Amino acid sequence: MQRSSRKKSITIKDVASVAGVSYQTVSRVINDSPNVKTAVREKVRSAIDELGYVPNIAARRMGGNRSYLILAINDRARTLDNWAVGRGNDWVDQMLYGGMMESEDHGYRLVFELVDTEQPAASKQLATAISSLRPDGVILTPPHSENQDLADLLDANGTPYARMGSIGKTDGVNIIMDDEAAAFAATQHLLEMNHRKVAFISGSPDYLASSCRLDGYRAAMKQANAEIHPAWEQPGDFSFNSGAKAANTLFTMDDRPTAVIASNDEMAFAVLHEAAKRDISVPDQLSIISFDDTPGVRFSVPPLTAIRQPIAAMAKTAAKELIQNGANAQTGKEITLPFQLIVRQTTGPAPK
Amino acid sequence: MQRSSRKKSITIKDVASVAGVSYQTVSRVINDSPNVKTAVREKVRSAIDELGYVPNIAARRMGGNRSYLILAINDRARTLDNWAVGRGNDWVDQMLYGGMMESEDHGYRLVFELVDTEQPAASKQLATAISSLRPDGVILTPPHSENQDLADLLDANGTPYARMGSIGKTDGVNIIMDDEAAAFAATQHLLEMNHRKVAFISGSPDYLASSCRLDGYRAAMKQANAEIHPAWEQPGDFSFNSGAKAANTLFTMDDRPTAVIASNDEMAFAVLHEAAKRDISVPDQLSIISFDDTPGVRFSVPPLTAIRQPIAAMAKTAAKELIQNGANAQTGKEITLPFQLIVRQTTGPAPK
DNA sequence: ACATTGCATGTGAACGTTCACAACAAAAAA
DNA sequence: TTTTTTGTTGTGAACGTTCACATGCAATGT
Repeated sequence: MQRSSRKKSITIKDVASVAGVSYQTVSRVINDSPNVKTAVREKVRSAIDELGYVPNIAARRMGGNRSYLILAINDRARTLDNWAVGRGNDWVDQMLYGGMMESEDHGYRLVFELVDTEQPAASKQLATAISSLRPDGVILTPPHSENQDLADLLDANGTPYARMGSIGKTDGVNIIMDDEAAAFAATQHLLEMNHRKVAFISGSPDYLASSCRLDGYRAAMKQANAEIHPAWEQPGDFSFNSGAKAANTLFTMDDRPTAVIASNDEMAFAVLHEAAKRDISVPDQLSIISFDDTPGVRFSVPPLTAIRQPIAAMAKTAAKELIQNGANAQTGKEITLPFQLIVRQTTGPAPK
Repeated sequence: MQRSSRKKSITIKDVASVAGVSYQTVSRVINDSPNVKTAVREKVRSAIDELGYVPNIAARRMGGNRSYLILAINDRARTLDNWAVGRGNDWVDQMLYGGMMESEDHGYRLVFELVDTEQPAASKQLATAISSLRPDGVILTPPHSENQDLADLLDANGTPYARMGSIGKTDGVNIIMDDEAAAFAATQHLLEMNHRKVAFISGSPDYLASSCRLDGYRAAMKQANAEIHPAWEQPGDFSFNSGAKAANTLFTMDDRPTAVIASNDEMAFAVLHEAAKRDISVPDQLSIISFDDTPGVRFSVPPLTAIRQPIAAMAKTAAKELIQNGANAQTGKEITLPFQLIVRQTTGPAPK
């Protein structure tokens, strides 16, 4: 008699008896272990198909030392903040897609966790999730990728991790975009359309990426022998308000820039907004390029030219690294993925 | 000696020995079982805190008949389509949040699965996921919530499921928004601002919700004794193009409507676009209300007044139902959640 | 021909929990 | 008081898999 409310499931032993081998041999086939005769392997495979057997992930975790789970850590506060301003969390969406596709290809599952920004809540939440799930790897996204406490916790626990978008780390696997090259390309794009007076609104200094972007801008300007006016480099913190303030400053200068690069979409929107207020026509009198390319961008008027971060590809790569190399590659490895410059309608030739 | 590469974890037995009780008693405390003396319960609780014990989800699944997992099924094709047009999948994002918060409050985890739209691929993917994960419940989102094959599969399997946004189902738990009331409210909002010539662009007839919205519009018009001009009811299919076409038709009428309700944001954007082309000023000469309230809405110019679908709340409710009632409530239960009319800048008094 | 190695397969135990049931104590009913 | 019921705690088995190790057999080396 079965245990009462429990549903019967097809087990490895069912497959074994159909195929006429031991359960361990079936396990070997499932795990692509060598040392199984081709004939036997085929026999087992067809028994698996016949029965529609799928290994139970919980039992695999119990028996072995892998859980077939990858844990993706996203920020809870950011999620809420984004909603508060009527914006979605495209990051989550793209990560889900990229990470999940890769994971499922290898029999893994991706589990999301929204974690508080502040310590020690973040550490505690992560510790709980790890104990409960015992994931084979953890993907950290901003701002958690900048939280060394979390990385240390994972190190102590022996759980491999990958960071997304964090530059200059010496531990874990780090998947990044070449922010400097991206900013260089954005600047170059403007210079090629004869802009000389190109301004740059930088991001929050908490992120190393912010300075990389600034460096890329400077390098491109220098290479083109364009004048670098210190006032064209405006500070920002990724917020709409900081973007508006910077735009305000730039637009009231005697020698107004003809192009602005904003370090994220939010600030680029602010620039667009300020330009509209002053009847500065975009792109005729002012070109704008933004970073990130969040989905809402296409709804701006006109649609923003932007540097797109390859979030889905980054998540995919992160998952891949964790699955393939597991506990090994904890070297501070850095993998750079290509960015994309998507030209829409906020960039055009410099005005005469 | 420990098994080589396996990490030691704190088990229920560790807690038991610290608390000086049997492991079963600890299990009882974890599961909030009655019949445990308060003193003992406290002793166990403090041992748990002291050791930082967290139950292992895989072992719980093995031992008992619950997996503590809720599986959320989203559409793979839609995800890609949305990206193709530069749009995010806010649905995913909000579901994740709502569903996850609720799940975690009860010690559950939410796992996403992106499933193909077409049969039999969809059924096969779902079957595999169920066998592997053995979730305690499944949340189906559009368009999968309209796929009866999937529901039947779950029924056969004995896995409880909840649908989101599907009206008129007689099986499973169904979480919906009152589309008719929402359309009524949207129409009412316009009527109250003295609009009489209110047009309506409906959604794809594949969704029952589309006709409900139309009914709500008609009911409100009727109640206000407003004339119902058949040509003001334009067909659409949720696409930008269909919205543009409908707008075009409406704007070239002799007796042009002063307000338009579009059945989703996409079509509302199209209306906005067409209005701009013709220099019809919004909201002075034309008011617009849309359905869904996707995040990008705030980037439209001017920002759209919209009916917001409570996606996060729906996901939360779905998860809650599945967790609390489990295999019981498979009655075709329908839970209606309140919508929200978010007034932004595309609605104003009717022109003279 | 014999020991040695390597490959192919099988057996028993372990993972960390819950379930089923047993045992006992305390309270309630007789 | 004795019996019955109810409440509290404990023990052994089971879940479905992988790990560690044992076994058998063929191929290789001497």
